[in-house]
Amino acid sequence: MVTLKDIAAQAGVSMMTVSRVMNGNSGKVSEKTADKIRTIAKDMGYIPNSSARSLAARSSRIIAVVFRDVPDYNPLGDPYSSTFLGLILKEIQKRGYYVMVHFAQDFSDITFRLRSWNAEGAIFLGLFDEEVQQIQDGNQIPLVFTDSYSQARQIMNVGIDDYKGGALAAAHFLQKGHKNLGFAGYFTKLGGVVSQRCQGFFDTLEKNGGHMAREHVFDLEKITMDGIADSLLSDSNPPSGIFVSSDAFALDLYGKIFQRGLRVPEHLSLIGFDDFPISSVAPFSLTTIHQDIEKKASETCRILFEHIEKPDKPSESVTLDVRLVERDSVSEQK
Amino acid sequence: MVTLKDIAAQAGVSMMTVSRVMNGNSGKVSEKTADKIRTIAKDMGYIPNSSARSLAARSSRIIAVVFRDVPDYNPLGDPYSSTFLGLILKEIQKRGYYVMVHFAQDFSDITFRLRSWNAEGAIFLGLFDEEVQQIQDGNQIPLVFTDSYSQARQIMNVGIDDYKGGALAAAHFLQKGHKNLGFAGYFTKLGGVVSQRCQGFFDTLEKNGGHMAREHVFDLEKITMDGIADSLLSDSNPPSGIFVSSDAFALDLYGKIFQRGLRVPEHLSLIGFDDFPISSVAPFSLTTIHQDIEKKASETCRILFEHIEKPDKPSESVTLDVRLVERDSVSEQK
DNA sequence: CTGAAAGCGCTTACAG
DNA sequence: CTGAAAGCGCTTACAG
Repeated sequence: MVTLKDIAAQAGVSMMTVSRVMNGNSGKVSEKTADKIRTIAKDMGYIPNSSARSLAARSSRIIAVVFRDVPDYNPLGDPYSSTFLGLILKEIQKRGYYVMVHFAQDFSDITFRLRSWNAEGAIFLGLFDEEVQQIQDGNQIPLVFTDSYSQARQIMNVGIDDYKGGALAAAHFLQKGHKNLGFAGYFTKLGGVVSQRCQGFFDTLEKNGGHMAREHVFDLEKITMDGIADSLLSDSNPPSGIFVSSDAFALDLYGKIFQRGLRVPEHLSLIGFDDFPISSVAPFSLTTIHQDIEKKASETCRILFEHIEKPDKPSESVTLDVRLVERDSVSEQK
Repeated sequence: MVTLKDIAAQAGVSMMTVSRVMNGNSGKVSEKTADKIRTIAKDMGYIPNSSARSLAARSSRIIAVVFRDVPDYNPLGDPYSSTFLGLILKEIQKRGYYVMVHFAQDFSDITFRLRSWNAEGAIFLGLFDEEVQQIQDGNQIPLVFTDSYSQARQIMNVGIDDYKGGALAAAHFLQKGHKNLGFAGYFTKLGGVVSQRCQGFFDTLEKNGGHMAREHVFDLEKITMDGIADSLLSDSNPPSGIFVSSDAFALDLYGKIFQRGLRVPEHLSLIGFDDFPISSVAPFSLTTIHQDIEKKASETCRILFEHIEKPDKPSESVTLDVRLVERDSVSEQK
C-alpha cells in the first residue's frame, strides 16, 4: 500500500507538501514541486486512505441514506424508492461524496450508524415521523427527510403537495360526471402522505357535490386488493371511480377487477398517483397524479449540500407541485 | 464525543480492557469488570469510531456494491437491479457489515473506490465482463460478480442458466404449435446474458422444426419498441410469437402492439424473462421464465462472506436453475 | 512556499 | 486477566 510517506520519500519533500498537493491546495505549493509529486503519486498508484482522512480531518465525505427497516419487506422493491435512491446516488457521487445505505430500525440504530461512520449528512426515506425530533436532537449534521409530515421544528423536508394531488383527482372525477367515489391506500399512519391524499380527495368531493362513503375508504393494511375487488362486486351501491394512493397499487387493483370480469374504465374508473413509466403502458393507460421525482431528488441533494457547506444556514423545506395527467382510465359519466 | 479513553477513565481501567469488552472478547476480562464497563459505555452513549477501527485493524466491515455507471441511465430504475440490491443489503446488514453503493465508470474508478475505503468485499451488478480480470488482479479481496459470462480464471460469479431459459421458451412455443418466432432484447454485448438467452432459444427452435428469421431478432440498442411494433405490422410473414429478454421489455412491447390494435395472445404471443410481480398482474398475465432472485441474493452473500472469513478458499461460482411459468400470453396454434 | 510535531480513536503485539 | 507502547495514514495548527 502506497502512503503519503512513500511519495514524500520519493519526491524528497515532507508528507505535508504531498498532502497539500493531493488535496488540491497546490496554490500553496510551487507548481514545479506539485507536478513532480502528482507524477510520482500516479506512477506509484497512490490511493488515499479515506479512513485515515476521516479520522484526522473529522470529515468523512459519507452521506447516509436511511430507509426504515421493516421485517419481510424489501424497501427497494418499491419502484418509487429505488428510482429515487438511484437519482440521489448519482447526484451525491457527482459531488465527490460516498453513499452508505442503511436499513435502520429506530432512533438508536440510526444514531449509531450515522455517528459510527461520522456521516456528514443524511437523507431519510420512509416513515420516521415520530422519531424526527429525536433523530435531529441526537445528530448535529444536516438531515433531510422526504415526504414527512412531522411537525418537528427545524425539520428539513422535501415533499410534494399530497393534499392537492387528492384534490386534483377529485376535481377530475367530478368533471367527468362521477359522484360516488372511493379511495384505496396503505395508511401507514395518520397524517402521512396517504391520509393527506385521501383528505384532499375527500374535502374536494364534499365541497363540490360528490361523496365518498366511509366503507369505500379502503385501508390496505386491513384489506387485501382481492378483498377490495370482491367487496366492489357485492356492493349494492359501488363507487364508479376509485382514487388509489400509488400507480403500483392502482395497477394491482386494475388486475384484480379485470380477473373478475370488470373493465377499466367501463365498469370502474381509476386514478393513480406517481406517474411511473409502467402506468402509461397500454392497456393500462392510467390517469394519474404526476410528481416530479427528479426534481425531488435534486432538491433533496441541493438542500443537503448547502447545509453541509454552511452549517449555520437556516433550515429549509420544499414542497413540489403536482399535476394530473389525463389518460384513459376515467370514463365519461352522464 | 465519547471515546474508549473516556470510558477507561470512568471505569478506572486501561483503554485495552475497554476495547476488549467492546469487541466482545470479554472472555479474557473478568465478568465483573466487563459488566461495569458495559454499563458505563451505555450510560455515556459510547459509539465506536469506525474510521479509527478501520485504520488500526485494517478491517472496515464495508462491502462495496458496484453498478456500472452509464450516463443518463438510472441503474436502480430497473426493477431487477433494485430488488436485488435491497435483498443483498438486508443480508449484508444482518451480518453486521455496512454497504457502500458505487456507480463506477471503469477499472481505475472501481479500484479507487474499493481501496480508498478498504472494502472487505465487493459485489458487482451489471456489465464488467471485459474488465473482470483487471479488477481481480488489482483487488485482493473477495469479489463476487453476478450474471457475468467472463472467462476470467478464478472469477466468482452467481448467475442463472440463461441458455436453458431460452431453450424452455422455445420448447413452449413449439409445443403450442408456433413455428415462426422472434426475439427482442438489449444486446449489451456478445456472449452476455441476452445473447445466451437468444442462443438457447434459437438452437432449440432449429433442432425441433421451428425457425427464427434474422430480421426477427430485434436488438433494442438499434431499434425502439415502437420500431419493432411497426415492423411487425408491415411484415409480410410476421412471427406468431416473440421471446423477450425481460418482463419489463415484454410489457413494453405488449403495450406498443396493443396501441396498434393487436392483442396478446390472439395476434401475437409473448414470453418474458424474470417473473416479476407486475408480469402476473391481469390483463398481462405473462408467460415467462422464472428466476429465483432471492436465492441469487443469498448465494451471492454466502459466497462473499465465506471468502471473507476464509480468504484461501478456492473460488466458487453458482448457476441457478430457471423454469417456465405458464400464464396466458401464448396462444394455442393449430 | 515548506516542514516538524502532535494527535485523531482505535488495535496489534508484546509483556507481565 | 490487564496494561504500556507503538503505530495505522492522514490532517491540524503552528512555526519559519
